[in-house]
Amino acid sequence: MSESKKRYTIKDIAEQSGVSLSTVSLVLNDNPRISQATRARVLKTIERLGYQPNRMARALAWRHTRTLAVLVPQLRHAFADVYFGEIVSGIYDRASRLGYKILLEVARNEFIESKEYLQLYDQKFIDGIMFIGANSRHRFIAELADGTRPFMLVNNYTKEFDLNYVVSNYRYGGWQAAKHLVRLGHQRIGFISGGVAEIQTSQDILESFKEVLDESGIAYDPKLIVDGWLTEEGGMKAAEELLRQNPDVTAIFALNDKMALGAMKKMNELGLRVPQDVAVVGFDDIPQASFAIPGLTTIHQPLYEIGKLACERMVELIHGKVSRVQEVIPIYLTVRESCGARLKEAAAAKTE
Amino acid sequence: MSESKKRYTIKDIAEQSGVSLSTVSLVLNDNPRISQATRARVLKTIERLGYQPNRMARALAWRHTRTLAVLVPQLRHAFADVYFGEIVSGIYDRASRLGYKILLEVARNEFIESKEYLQLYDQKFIDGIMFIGANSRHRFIAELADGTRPFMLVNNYTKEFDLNYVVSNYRYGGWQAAKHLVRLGHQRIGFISGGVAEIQTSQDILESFKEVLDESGIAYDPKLIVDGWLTEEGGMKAAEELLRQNPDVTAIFALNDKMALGAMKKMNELGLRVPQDVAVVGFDDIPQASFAIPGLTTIHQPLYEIGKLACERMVELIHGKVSRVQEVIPIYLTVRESCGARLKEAAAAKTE
DNA sequence: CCGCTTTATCAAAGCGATTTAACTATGGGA
DNA sequence: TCCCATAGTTAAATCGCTTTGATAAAGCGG
Repeated sequence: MSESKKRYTIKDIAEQSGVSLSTVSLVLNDNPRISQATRARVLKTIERLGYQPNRMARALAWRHTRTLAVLVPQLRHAFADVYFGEIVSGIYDRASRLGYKILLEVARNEFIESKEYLQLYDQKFIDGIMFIGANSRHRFIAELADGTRPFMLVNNYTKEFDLNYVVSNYRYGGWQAAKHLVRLGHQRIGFISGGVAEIQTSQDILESFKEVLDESGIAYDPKLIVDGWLTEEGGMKAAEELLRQNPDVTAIFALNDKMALGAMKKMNELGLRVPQDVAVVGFDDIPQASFAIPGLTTIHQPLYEIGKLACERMVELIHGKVSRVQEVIPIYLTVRESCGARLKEAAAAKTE
Repeated sequence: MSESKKRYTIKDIAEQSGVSLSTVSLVLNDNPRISQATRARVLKTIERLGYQPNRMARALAWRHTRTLAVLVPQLRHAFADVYFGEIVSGIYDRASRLGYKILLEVARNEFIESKEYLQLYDQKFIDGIMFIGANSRHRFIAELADGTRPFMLVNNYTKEFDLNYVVSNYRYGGWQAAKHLVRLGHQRIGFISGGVAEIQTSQDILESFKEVLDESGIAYDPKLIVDGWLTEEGGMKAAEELLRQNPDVTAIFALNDKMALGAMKKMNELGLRVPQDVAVVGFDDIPQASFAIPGLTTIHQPLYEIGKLACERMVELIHGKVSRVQEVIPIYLTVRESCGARLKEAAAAKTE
């Protein structure tokens, strides 16, 4: 065990440099009132002793911490989810570039009941919270709507409260996905929904689906909407029910990739071929989407980028450079094999 | 915008309760020297005013922060990986139970070069670091081996330095997987490796594989070992090469599930059936393993539990309750369909 | 009623920084 | 030569809480 080297304080630096304590502090904070000469001298002893300012002391004096909390809902194991993972990666990268640290938090009951979401601010532990995956059951966010405490919804929004957010254009995404199926000639399209009751963005996708039906003159049939609980297993069950009750279905639009993948698995079991018998389109473009057999046609969400952007805005919010952020990011369809569009193209090419 | 309520300090509480500042602090810290009566009185005004002690001020006085850093290597998008996700979930849950906060860090070049891993301690920003996914190229961990700063490897270890760790028994896991294939009668077993040069636990699996061959009297054939880079795509390529060069291979042991799944995908493409033509066994038991078709037989790693345990030990380390932690967790085979063991059982049952 | 414990409370000195008002040279203009 | 503005540095107050040694009050046996 090495001798535990003494930790230096600003006082040591002051003494060793032959200046006052405050001078050192001013150097540390790049204050222009310090001459280049003393500045250099102080910097040198800082370097020599390997001095590191105590972050807690600074935070205390500054009254902010340069730390952001990233809040995720309590799913089975929240952090294990690629969706969150991508966004968090984006947030992290931008945050560290800006000199911010990331604190992890999960919106468990305990977190909500003990009002941790306020405590974190009030204990001066963080400068802001970024909430990924909020839904309408998270009533507590109402308490963060007054703008007193920097708060933001990431890839999500709500019509109920006036909150800050950065979100994909789910409506446009949903519209593209549905339109893609309709263009390929599908008329009986099953829709695997999930979280529609509590997630605004889920609602948006469903609505855009209906919109496409409407503008295409296809009758909306509630029997074709089945809930898949946003999970793979749910997607399997939903597909089974959908196909059993409506054998005439030729395409399925799942509100997220997990369910789409589940549906594909079920069809495989049932001996149905994708896309020949049933076309499938998903939403999110998670890594497995491209890896599936056949590759899943889906709406690509630039989650990493969204995380970065949201973080950038959050810091601006904290610094008071902006007072509101409500940004909508465009997203686009990624065509793979699960809808047969490529097959058609190939066929078309052949007949030419 | 609501009126920004004044933040109370310990001084306000003292005045409002008619006691001294120190008394309030003693109450806050459950010091038995305070009588029940005053204690109750102080607690009441704390409650009434909704007072929250400033965490930075406490950290400054305490000289520790009750914050743990979780460090992950720089993969493409580190947090998007289920492997890390599960472990982080475990760490988070245990940490918050123990009153600790989790800070996220990525071992990027910048992080290493600027010696952030030391700064975090020296700036008194965290009490300890838990490193998930270290490998032998992370030379900097040598600087954390002196025990001066609480540090721990999670589900990983190294023979080079004397570090703290909590790790699965990879050798035993690998042994079981290989043994399973041999018991099912396989003699020509392909091994898809990955990270063997830099990851100790990868080496362990490979070695245990060789050990099984050895004790089973099967000749070790280097041609049957192919690198799959630990990724799905790599697994596909490895499987292709393996099967092309060695058509007599009847089973594949992949060092992780991602590669096993990739191999299965490739075999599907090649028209080979799993398990009838080639049996496959993986390692890790990621969610997709059970979801694959056929279900992947694999070694189950209780990642969430490992995270919890590691966190628990880390806190003990910080409190000086232990001075070294080097724990090895047993792990077991989970039999699904990819090796055909169930088929055999069923067949055996029929002939009875 | 007197010393002696025991118990409860408080004053004061930190923890390690920031920040502002005040002070000291220095140099230029009148 | 005197005055004043300017630049550079510092003293002192602050941030909000912990902790220890001192003090006061209360309890107790004789």
